[in-house]
Amino acid sequence: MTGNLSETRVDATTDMPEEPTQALRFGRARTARSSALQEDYVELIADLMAAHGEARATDIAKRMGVTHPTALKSITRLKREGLVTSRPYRGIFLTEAGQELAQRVRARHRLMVEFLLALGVPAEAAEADAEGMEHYASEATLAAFGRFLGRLRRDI
Amino acid sequence: MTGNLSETRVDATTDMPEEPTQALRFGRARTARSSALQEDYVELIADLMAAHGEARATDIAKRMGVTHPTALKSITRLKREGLVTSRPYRGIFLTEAGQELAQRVRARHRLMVEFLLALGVPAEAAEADAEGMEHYASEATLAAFGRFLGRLRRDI
DNA sequence: ACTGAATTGTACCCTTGGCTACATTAGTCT
DNA sequence: AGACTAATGTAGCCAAGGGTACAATTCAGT
Repeated sequence: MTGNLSETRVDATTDMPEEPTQALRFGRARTARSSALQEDYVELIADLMAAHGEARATDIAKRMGVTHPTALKSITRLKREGLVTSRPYRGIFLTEAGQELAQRVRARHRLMVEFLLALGVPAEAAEADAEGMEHYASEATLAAFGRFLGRLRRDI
Repeated sequence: MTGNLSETRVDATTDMPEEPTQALRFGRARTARSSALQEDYVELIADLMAAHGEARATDIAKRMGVTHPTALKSITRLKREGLVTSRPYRGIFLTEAGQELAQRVRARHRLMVEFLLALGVPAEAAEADAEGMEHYASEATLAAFGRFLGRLRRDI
């Protein structure tokens, strides 16, 4: 109709073209999305290990709300990524890398939940939302959440 | 090793089994993840319409940071879901439902960004994080964000 | 030691969302 | 009008993450 305007359009406030930066943002979101599931698995495995001393495939599947073959496939991927080890018909174990990841993910999760609770979000919603949002919060955002909680505690 | 403890384990604070509720949370997160992309497309199409008067497949692809066949496939899915219409070699248009969704998504996005900025998150991080997190924030959380912004404005 | 149930593993299918390669149509310019 | 370019569409490939159905192994209880 009007021809290609996209090459010449600029952002009103910055005088910079908007496409590349937005494409980068979406790209990062895609990357985060693809690691989100792995982070959830690793966190869950760490939880099960802490609670039961072991992480079994069926329990993982139950907790994830997924059939066991699906869980097994995801675990296979975790093995390939070096986050987890397992021998046939034996439990699942986190590698060094897996434990480090689990620790970071759990800290992030706790911070996220605490932050939402502090804002007045009901507990169940806070847990549910954190489960999704935590994977997309950058260090900058997590730091801001931390500062907020710090201020709250200081000002009582 | 120690037999099946999963059926009997309970949450320390509530005395309720933890599996079902956690499975539900993960299920909801999965659902949100699957609609996230559609929401991004619809929002982007609305933006392009507002800026250029039309939404073309190539521009959508560029902005999403994706090749055009990928964008076309997603658009096909949007058509199937009744959010969008298009005729061969013509532009993409939002249906009623698509416009409504776009409006909700944009409002949510703006709220999210504004909230993060108010917390002191740098602009680029706020935009990037909002792109991911917005899809997982429940009404309760969005309401809490709104209250926070309201308090800020009132207390100057 | 055996049997039956539970757990784990495997095979195969589906959809989504990426990609490349190629075909077709529309738009523009001489 | 014709030719070139850009945009759109189509075909086919891949990996991830969901599922069912069935096979194999382990575990528990007699």
